[in-house]
Amino acid sequence: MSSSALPYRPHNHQACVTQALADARAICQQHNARLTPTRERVLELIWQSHKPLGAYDVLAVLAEDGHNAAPPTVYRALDFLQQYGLVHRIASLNAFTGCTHAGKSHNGMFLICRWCGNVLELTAPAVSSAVNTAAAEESFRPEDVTIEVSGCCPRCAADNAHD
Amino acid sequence: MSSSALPYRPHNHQACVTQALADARAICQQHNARLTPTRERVLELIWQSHKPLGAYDVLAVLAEDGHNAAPPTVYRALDFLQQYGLVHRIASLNAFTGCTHAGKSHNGMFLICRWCGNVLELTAPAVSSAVNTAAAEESFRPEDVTIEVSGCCPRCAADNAHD
DNA sequence: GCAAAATTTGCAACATTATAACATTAGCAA
DNA sequence: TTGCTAATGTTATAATGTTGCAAATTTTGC
Repeated sequence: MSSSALPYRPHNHQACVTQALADARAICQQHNARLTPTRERVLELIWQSHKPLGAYDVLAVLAEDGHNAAPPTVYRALDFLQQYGLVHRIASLNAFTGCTHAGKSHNGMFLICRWCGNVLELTAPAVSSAVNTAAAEESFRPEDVTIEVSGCCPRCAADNAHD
Repeated sequence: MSSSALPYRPHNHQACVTQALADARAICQQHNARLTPTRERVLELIWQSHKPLGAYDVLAVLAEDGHNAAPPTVYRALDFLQQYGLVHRIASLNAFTGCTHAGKSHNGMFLICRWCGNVLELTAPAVSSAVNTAAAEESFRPEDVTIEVSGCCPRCAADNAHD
């Protein structure tokens, strides 16, 4: 499942990855959590991909690395990374993406392009507060909020205009 | 995966099921869609359960019925029911629940109790419009919006208070 | 330092969820 | 009838995720 589509905006993506890894190391240190080589490598792989990566995609790359890993290795690493807010699981895709707001309190909302597969994570306070209000009206206490919007991104809308 | 927890409010649930089936027949007729026995039975099973039902749960009950069904039978029925807005798939649970707003345009939002497993579907216009605004700011055209809130329902909050 | 305890990883098997591909049957219209 | 389309049956397999236990590694208490 490798791909070629560009991310939303052209940029030096390796810099993103490097920064994300540096942030991750800092966050883990703050929490006395161990960002072991496997965990760090999984995080790196997820960040290197512009699209959410499935657990078995990660597994395949680890295999190319020469790392003879089994599914639990990947799922455990992903659980760890999720726990510290370093990656998010996109439920509607069964896939994982790097958290672009790691460290900050993040009420993520994901815009998922049906065409190119790119995902944009937003922090949308207005959405969060509307969700909380709606939940409160039912006396429901939210613990985890999943907001995933599937649709068409601007780039693909432009590309498809002349269909 | 049978269970015993009550729904949010006590009520004659069989009446809900009957009504849902009647609505479904009407909706399908309007669309010249065929609510075949299998499809109707799947819808009924989903409505009878107070909690979202997995495809294989449905399959198991069909087997009890004496219907020698295979997974594609169930998935096809579920696809059909989703297509006409009669059931929703809860991505975070890999399960299906009856749509309580079938027929109307529905921007569903789901409150999923971690403790009892019950799900409440809400129509929350404020949430929808906040989501649409946030998407518009990114020039993103939403096609399908998934909002699933996992947390603690009022009943379970009361039950757990004395832990 | 060093042994005990806790965390992390390796590994094998297995469980669950979902789809592909193709044959067959049922409903319906000319 | 005949021919078309939609729906279902059937088999196999793909894709995703988990359990349980043993081995290795890291941390902790002394």
